[in-house]
Formats: sequence, C-alpha cells, structure tokens
Amino acid sequence: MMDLKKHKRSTARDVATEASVSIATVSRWLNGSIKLPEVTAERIRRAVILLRYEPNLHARRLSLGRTDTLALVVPDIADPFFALLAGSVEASAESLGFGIVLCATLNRPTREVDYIGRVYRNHVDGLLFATNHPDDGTLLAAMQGQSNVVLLDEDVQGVKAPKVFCDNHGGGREATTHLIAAGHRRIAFVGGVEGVMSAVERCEGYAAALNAANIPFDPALTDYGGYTAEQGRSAARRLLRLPEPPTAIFASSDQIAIGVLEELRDASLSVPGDISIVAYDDVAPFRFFSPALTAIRQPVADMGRRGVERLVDHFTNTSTDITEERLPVHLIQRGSVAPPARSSRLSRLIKARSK
Amino acid sequence: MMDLKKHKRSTARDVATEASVSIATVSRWLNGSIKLPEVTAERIRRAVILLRYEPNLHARRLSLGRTDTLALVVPDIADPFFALLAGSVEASAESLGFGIVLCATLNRPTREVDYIGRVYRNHVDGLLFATNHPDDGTLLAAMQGQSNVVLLDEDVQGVKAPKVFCDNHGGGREATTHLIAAGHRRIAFVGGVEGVMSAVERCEGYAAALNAANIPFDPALTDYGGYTAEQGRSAARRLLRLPEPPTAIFASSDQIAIGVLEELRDASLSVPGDISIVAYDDVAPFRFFSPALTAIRQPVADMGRRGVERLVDHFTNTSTDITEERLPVHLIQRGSVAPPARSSRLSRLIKARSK
DNA sequence: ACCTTTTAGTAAACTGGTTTACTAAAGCGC
DNA sequence: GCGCTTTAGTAAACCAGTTTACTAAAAGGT
Repeated sequence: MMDLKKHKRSTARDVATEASVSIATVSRWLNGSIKLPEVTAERIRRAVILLRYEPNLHARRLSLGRTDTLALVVPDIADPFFALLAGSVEASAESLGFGIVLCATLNRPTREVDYIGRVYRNHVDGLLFATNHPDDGTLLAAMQGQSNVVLLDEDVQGVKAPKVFCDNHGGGREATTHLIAAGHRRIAFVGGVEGVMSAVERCEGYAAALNAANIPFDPALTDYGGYTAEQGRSAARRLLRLPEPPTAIFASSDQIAIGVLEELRDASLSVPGDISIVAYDDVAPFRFFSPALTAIRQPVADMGRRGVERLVDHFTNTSTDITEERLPVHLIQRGSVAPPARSSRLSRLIKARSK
Repeated sequence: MMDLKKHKRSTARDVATEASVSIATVSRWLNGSIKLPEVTAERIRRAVILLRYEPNLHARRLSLGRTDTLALVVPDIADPFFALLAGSVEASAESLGFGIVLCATLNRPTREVDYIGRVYRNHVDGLLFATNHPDDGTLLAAMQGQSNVVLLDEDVQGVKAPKVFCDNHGGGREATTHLIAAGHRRIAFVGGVEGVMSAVERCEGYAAALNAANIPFDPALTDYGGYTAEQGRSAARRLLRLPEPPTAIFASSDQIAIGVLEELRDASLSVPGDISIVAYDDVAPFRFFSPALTAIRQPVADMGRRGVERLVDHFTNTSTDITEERLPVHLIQRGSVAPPARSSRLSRLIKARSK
C-alpha cells in the first residue's frame, strides 16, 4: 500500500509488489501473453487501478524497439493541400493505433534527409513522405535501403518503396480535353516544378489531349516554376505578352490558379469571358470564387488513407508490395470555362487594357 | 574495429570499445558534460564516425525523462485555420529543438482527454491545446495539475495555464463598427459555438459597438451553432426569414462566412448590394471571392509562435507566468461591405426572390 | 620531498519495461 | 504412488543510454 499524494508515477514494480507477484507476471499479463487464474488477475487489476499505473512508454519503446508512431513529411503544412492530406493521414493512423509526428521541410533537402534519418534512428516506425521538388540524388541516397517509407503524391526517382500517387496523366488530359471541347485551341499549361513527376505527367496528358485534337504542341505555351501563386502570376504575365496569347490556361495547382487569377485581374481581363481557366487539386473553396473555378479534383484524403494502410501493411506483414498505386481524379465543372473570345480580339484587348 | 555490412546499429558501448574508453566517458563527452584531452576526444570522434553512431533516442528519453517533443492538439488539421496554426507551431518548435506530434480531436472530449494524458505519461514534454467546443468540466479536470500545457486560441474555463488568445472583443467591435460606419443598423452576429469564450467575447464587442452607436441589441439577430459552413447556412436562412431581416452579417469565422455566402447565393441576394458581410479569421483566400470578403484577420501564425515560446519557457525556466496574452486583430477591407439597401426594399426583395 | 589540487577517467546504479529460460507445484492417468 | 503434462509464476538478461560517486595519476605550490 503506498501513498500517492504527490503522485510520482508508479511502475510495474510497484504493481507487482502491491499484487504480490513478480514484475514479469505483471508485464506478461498486461500484454496478454499469459493467462492467470482469476484471483491473481484480480489482484493485478486492482493494483493497477489503485496505483494509477500507466506503463512508461519510453521504457516500452526501448525494450520493444518500436514506437507505434509514424512520421508525416510534407513541404508545408500550412498549405491547404498538405493540411488535408495530414488530416486524413492522422485519422487513418489513429484508427490503426499509430501516432503521427509532423515534419515540415519547406522543401529543404537537409531537413528531408534529416527526417528520413529518424526512421533509421527508430524515432518512428515508418515514414509517409511527400515532397514537391526534384531530387538531385540526395533523397534517393537517403532512402536507399530504408524499408519503411511510403511515397505520397510525388515521386522520388529510383526509390523502391510503396507509392500512392494520383492519375496525373489522366488529369492533364481531362482538363485539356475539356478546354478543347469548349472550343479552345491555344491552351497554356502552367505546370509546377519543372522535371518533377506530377508536372511531367500532367504535361504529357495535356500534350496527348492536344494531339488527339490535332492541335500542335507549342512549347511557348508551357511554363514551369513551382506550385505557388507567384508562379501563376509570372506565368500569366509572360503568356499575356505573347504575340498570340492563349485563350485558356490550365493551371497545375490551386495556388497557381490563384496567381493566374490575380494577374488576369490586374490586366482587367475577365474569366471566362476573355480567358478560360482550369485549376488542379480543388482544395481551395473555388465554388465561391468569381467565377467559380472549374478544376481537376485530386482525391487527397484517399491518398493519405491509402498511404497509411500500405505503410502499416508493409512493416507488419513485411509485405514486399512496392507497387505504384494510382488514384483517379475528376473534373469538377464550374464557371471558369467558356468558348474562347476570338483570339485576335483578345490580343487587341490585352494591348488596349495594358496601356 | 568492426564490420558494418548489414549495419545493425552501433551503441555507445561499441564506440567506447572502439575508442578504448568507458561508456560513461563516451556519453559524458558527447553531451558536453566533461572535457577531455584532444587525443582522447579525437579517438571518440573517429569511433563515432567510423561506427556511424547515433544515440538511441528511446534509451535517452527513458534515462532523461524527457522527449524534446511537444504535442499539438487541434480539432481538425484539415481546417485551414488550424493548418496555419500547425505550420507556425511546427516551425517554432523545430527552431527550438522540439518535434511536434499531431493530435486531431474532431472535438471529441475522449480524445482530448486522452491526449492530455500523454503529457503525464511522458509521451511528450508539453502540450499546445486548441479546442473549439465548450468544456463541461472534463477538460478542466484533465488539465488540473498538468503543468506543461498552453492554451491556444480558445479558453477552457478555470484552467490555470499560460494562454495565448486573440483580441476577440476588439475584433467583434471593429467588425461591427465598420458596418455601422457604412450605415447599417440591423446587423446580425453569427457566432460560433455558443458559450465558448471566443464567441462570447466577440458578441460582447459586437454589443459594445452597437451600444456606442445607440443601436439596440436584438437577440433575434444573433445566432450560434459552430464555426462551420453549415452553421453559416442555417443562420442565414433563419435571418432572412425574419420579419425585418438584417442588412449586414458579421460572420464569426471563414467557414461561417462561406456558408452565409452559399445561402445568400441560393436566395439570389447579392453581396454587398443586398447584404453586407464581414468575416473572421481571414485564412481563406477571400481576396478572390466574389465579392472579395472584408474580414477581421487573426494573427494565427503569431499565436502559434508565441504559444511554443511560452510553453518551452514554462518548463525550462519553470516560470510561473500563467498570464493570458492577447494578440491584436486587424480589419482587412475588401469588397463585401456597402451602404445598406433600404430595409423595406430588402424585405420585399427577399419575399419576391424566395418565391 | 611532501601535500594539495586538478585532470582523466571509470564502475556501477539507474531509467522501466519485455522476454526467455526455467522451476515448483498441481492435475491426471493407470 | 509413479511418471508425465499442465499450470502458475519467477529470476535474470536485455534494450541503450545517463549520472553519481569514486580512484589513480599528474600537476602545482612551497
């Protein structure tokens, strides 16, 4: 019997003493790896309650060598896209009995590599990794031989790991086809980071759609930089100065679309009257924009959930399934696509308004 | 000298052996609690590199009793407001050498209490706690005597802890004053969760502004429910059915404003032509809405940063500063406020349009 | 040359669990 | 009443660090 006024935590030893059994018995019984006659079990049960016993997690983890914790690595948690992803990851992990530690890399490879190291250092059991910049080999090297990593949303060239991505090719194709169907023939593609898988694939989808409609692919109508609003702005600025500007813009992220919108507004051009827009991701509240933005919606929450499932599956069943999984995307039609203004009219308009 | 082909992790013991010193020496030297002659130091240094030694965090934590990790508890990380908060918390924590574990409660008290328990169980060194539902005493009880908790954004009645909030009273007053200055006299207040500090205070600010302008406070013009779009919708629906509907709505969150917007659109009412709106938080991309929404901006990132600073300060210096800190808010003027339509005209309009 | 202080370093206890290998006693068949 | 199998339970090793209390040797002072 002990006093627990200023309760310093009680340990398995305390419980053992109180219940007149050994520490081993307490531990084994609590973990269900032993059956005990009811009298003994009851003694332990009461001791646990009396002493408010909670096993020390650090001791447990040290002994077991696992943490029941997963790390989620994202470039920026304040970005609604990754926030949504994080929400879904957290919920899925929780339901499987895992906690989540959050790692925001701000796209700094140092921090990415550092976080990858945490798996090795047993800080966590596994890693859900989302990046959005191209790898110069650093990431690949850091992930080499790391078994408990799942790649989300964006690829890291050469890494052998389970991967959960979206159908970027299909998304690019669908967005472009939709614009073509509205009558556009000069369609710009404002991609994200050049060279990154999602950007490449969406561009391929875009090119495939153009090709299917016998529209030549014009490199001057593509633009890369980053998945940011700033990129949207500068791309739009450049595109509008073209001798023959596009009548529609396919923006490869919410943020890019927002930047494009910003620039068009500054140029006093109307959407979709003067220029049509299709955005990508559809995480921002586009239905309230003026006009409501048509966008390709990515199944972000599904991606998070599947990522967790596959990660946990990977290290509990030591499954060797390192396939790449593709989630379908959908076009959400709203009000930012209309038949093109006559392009000569558009050019004149741009010139007139930019005075 | 040892082989590390299939590197099982090397321990302090291995380093000690390799450097021909004792484990204690290795540990103490690595932690800077001992000075050694250069020759010895160099031997250890080389052994560490050779063996790729990384101290086992679990052992370290068990021994030290701390984790260098903070927990962030929010209702929903996918909500852009809390995502922004999380981003700032993560960055601040990281810069002070702390990791963040993420806890999304979905407003379920069970989960909140569970997470609070994690501090006690030494799972983490401290807790940053943000809730947005009223406490029935459960939270208070769980936090009682918990020393390493900081409350963010929303109060939990009776808890003694450092608190970092925004100036809700000022925000409510400023929003309302702005609407009054535009000529409105029937101004609705759509609050969040009834009884919760932020809602109460903003309403007080709202009432104070009305009072200063000699406008009577009309309870029929206030509405509570939650910080959700759904609440915005249902509040707007009710308000429009009033015999004398409001000419302006002060919505107490981004989501509420979005819901209000949705409902007004369905009723074919224009903003700000028929009804003016001021939103709260200003995390959503309001500048692209139609119309761009005027809002009270809360310094969400500052709140996160201050919270971390105060939490860490609280348990490193065992400071006893449990004061409540208030961060200022600002009105961001955009396009959703205009002088009121004649209220009789508005009523007729609503009747006509709702046919 | 002797005493004191500093330096360099160690052994052992400690953090709090989990688990393996083992023993003592009870149950059971014949 | 003997041997065999369960049942109930334990001692001790182990996870990998940190820290306290201590010693041996070198340096310094007079």
